[in-house]
Amino acid sequence: MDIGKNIRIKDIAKLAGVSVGTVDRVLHNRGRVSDEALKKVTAVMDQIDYKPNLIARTLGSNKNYKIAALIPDPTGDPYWAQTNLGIIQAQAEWAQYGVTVDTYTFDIFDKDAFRGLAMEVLESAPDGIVIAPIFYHESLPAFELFQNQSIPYVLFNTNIPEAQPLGFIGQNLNQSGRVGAELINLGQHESGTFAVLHIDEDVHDSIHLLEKEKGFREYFQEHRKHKFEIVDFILNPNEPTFKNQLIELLGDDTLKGIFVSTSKGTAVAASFLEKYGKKDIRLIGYDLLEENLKYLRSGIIDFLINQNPKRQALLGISHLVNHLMFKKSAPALELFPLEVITQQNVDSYLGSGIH
Amino acid sequence: MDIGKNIRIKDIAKLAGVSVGTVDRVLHNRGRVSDEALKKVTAVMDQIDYKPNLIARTLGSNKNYKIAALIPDPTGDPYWAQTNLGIIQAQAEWAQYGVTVDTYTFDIFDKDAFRGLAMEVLESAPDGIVIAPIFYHESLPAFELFQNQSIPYVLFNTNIPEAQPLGFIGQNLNQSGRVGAELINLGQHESGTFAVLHIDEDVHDSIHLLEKEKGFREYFQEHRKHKFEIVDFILNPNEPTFKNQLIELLGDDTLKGIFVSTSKGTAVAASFLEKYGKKDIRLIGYDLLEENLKYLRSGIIDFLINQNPKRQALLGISHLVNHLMFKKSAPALELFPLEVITQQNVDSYLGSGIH
DNA sequence: TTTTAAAATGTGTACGCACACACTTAATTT
DNA sequence: AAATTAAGTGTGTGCGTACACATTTTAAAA
Repeated sequence: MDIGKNIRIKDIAKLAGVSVGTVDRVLHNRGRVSDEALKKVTAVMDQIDYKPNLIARTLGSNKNYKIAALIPDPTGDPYWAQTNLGIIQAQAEWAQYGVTVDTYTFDIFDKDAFRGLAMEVLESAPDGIVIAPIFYHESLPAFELFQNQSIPYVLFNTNIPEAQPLGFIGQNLNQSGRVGAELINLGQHESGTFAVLHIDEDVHDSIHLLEKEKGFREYFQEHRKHKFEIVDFILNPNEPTFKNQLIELLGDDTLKGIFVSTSKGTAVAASFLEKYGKKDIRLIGYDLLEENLKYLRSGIIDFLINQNPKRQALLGISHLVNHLMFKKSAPALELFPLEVITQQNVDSYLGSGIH
Repeated sequence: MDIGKNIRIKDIAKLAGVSVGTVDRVLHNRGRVSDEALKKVTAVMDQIDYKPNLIARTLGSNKNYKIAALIPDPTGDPYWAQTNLGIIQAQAEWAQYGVTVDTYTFDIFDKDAFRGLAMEVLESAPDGIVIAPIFYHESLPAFELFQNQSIPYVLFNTNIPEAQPLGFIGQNLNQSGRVGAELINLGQHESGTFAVLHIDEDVHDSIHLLEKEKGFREYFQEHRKHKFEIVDFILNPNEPTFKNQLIELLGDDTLKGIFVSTSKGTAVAASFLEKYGKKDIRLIGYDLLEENLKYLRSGIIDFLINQNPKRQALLGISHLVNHLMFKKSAPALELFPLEVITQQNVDSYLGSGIH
């Protein structure tokens, strides 16, 4: 290692016997360079390990980047509100580097409006896009548009591998279901029933949720010590039948545990368990929403798996900025750890700024 | 919010009717400034929200910072080896910003040598120090020396509040013990015995370890559903009696679970459980060491609490750099989340780069 | 009042890179 | 051979800050 001074473009120029301008042209292959000069510069480049000073680079190319964030409307939705917080934090963090983040929100019940919004985003000509593509079919044409304009885009929350994004930030849903199964199974010595509940106002992302159930079931296939029956329900809390369906489920005396695949649904299930005094039924759900924290602390919810929506958004934007500003490539797939939250460790998560 | 250009020192100078030099002197209170000029500048400062461009600042003051890292010898010790990895990563990350990190290691059995090492560090005149102060008494005079030289120092792993460091990075040990208790207690419906094992080649940090036990016991005092007896042992694996003590413990048929307070001890306890076929005894320990992972995957270890030594070191150095280079102040107390690792979520932790 | 020192303030350069522009040299065209 | 165009190359400036140094103003001493 060369102790001391870092190598600068100036140094390369001197070593190669050309001017800094020529080195610059070679490094960024812009403009025209003679074969001779190219050879001389590349020869030097091969021998030394040039690491451009990113600090100086960003200062030199005094560019302002505009990033568009597409997320479901966070109003009245605690999950997407957390996502929104991540965007706001990213905004604050990168503002001084000339990065602006414009948030575009869409109604999760209005697929058609999504299309229009994608167009609107495109018209604003952003340098990069972060998007939570909860509509599978409607997202694909949007990605095509982005690609045609060669605007880099990062996905988070929901992965769509066909989308060929710059990167995806989220979790392994199958494995997430397995963690749920593991936690529900722990210390259960008698046979009984486990319920998987997909409680959602919308059934769009049921594919997304069913992946969790798949992992959940796979775990029990691989670890069948006792006989467990697994039942599953896709429930819409706005349907009139919803309440009765849940009450009927709770009436089953063999019910040992409930795994809820959605964050908002977790609190709903918890409220029923509380109301009907079924505190012994193990409840596992998702995310550190205000409501969920309440039930976790009172012991109704036993475990929460943290999807960290805030950090997903934050990191999505960071990936984009690193790509645009620093030309740094981030991993194409950033899978967050499946954080297990309990009554005793929840405060350590809430207290730590980063997590 | 002022959309568009950020406010520069130049702008402040113009608004205040003085030169940039004067503004600079006011901002960093260096040199002499007339009361009149001071008033004019502060008046402007009060009205606008000046955020210095950190990029330009670091470029302008082209300083090279030298950081010293003091840790126990990582050779043959997987826990401190992880710490060392964090230091190496920090080194790589900050190298291009002119930061060098020199690592000083000490023998955990040789307290006297520690003193000499502290002097050696001081002689190298570093700009900042990160230190894992596992020797309580021997560390205090070292801190005094650092303070006299006004070299900022950051503690990690072990907190010594009296040390008045720039910051501490680690975990809440009491709460950590509580998490252990919670996990060991989960789904235990019969009364029995829980054992707390402090397995360490050295008993220096027993105070440190006993804090975990304190939290562990407190949990059961607050949640006494069943009658549990809690026994505890401070064991040195190098002592000839060690093996028999453990075997005797495992002979107790009422033993429901074991909580090991050290990372290396976790694997040791696991090896005994495996050897004597006591797979049903719940085992909870610390950290993602290679050995521990093996036993976690085979089901001997049920839970690991991740202390994240690598990240502790990494963040310690980052705090220091932010303080020195960017004049950014970090929280005085950065408590990491108490991450619960299971068979099913362990890969999601290992895979993710940050954690 | 002039001289000298001290206090206060302004100016200029460097940091490393990006990029615009001016310049030189070579290749064509008239 | 001169004029035009293109290819290749070098120089210079800006980004926002830090800091050294030059300059002006003010106060104290001669």
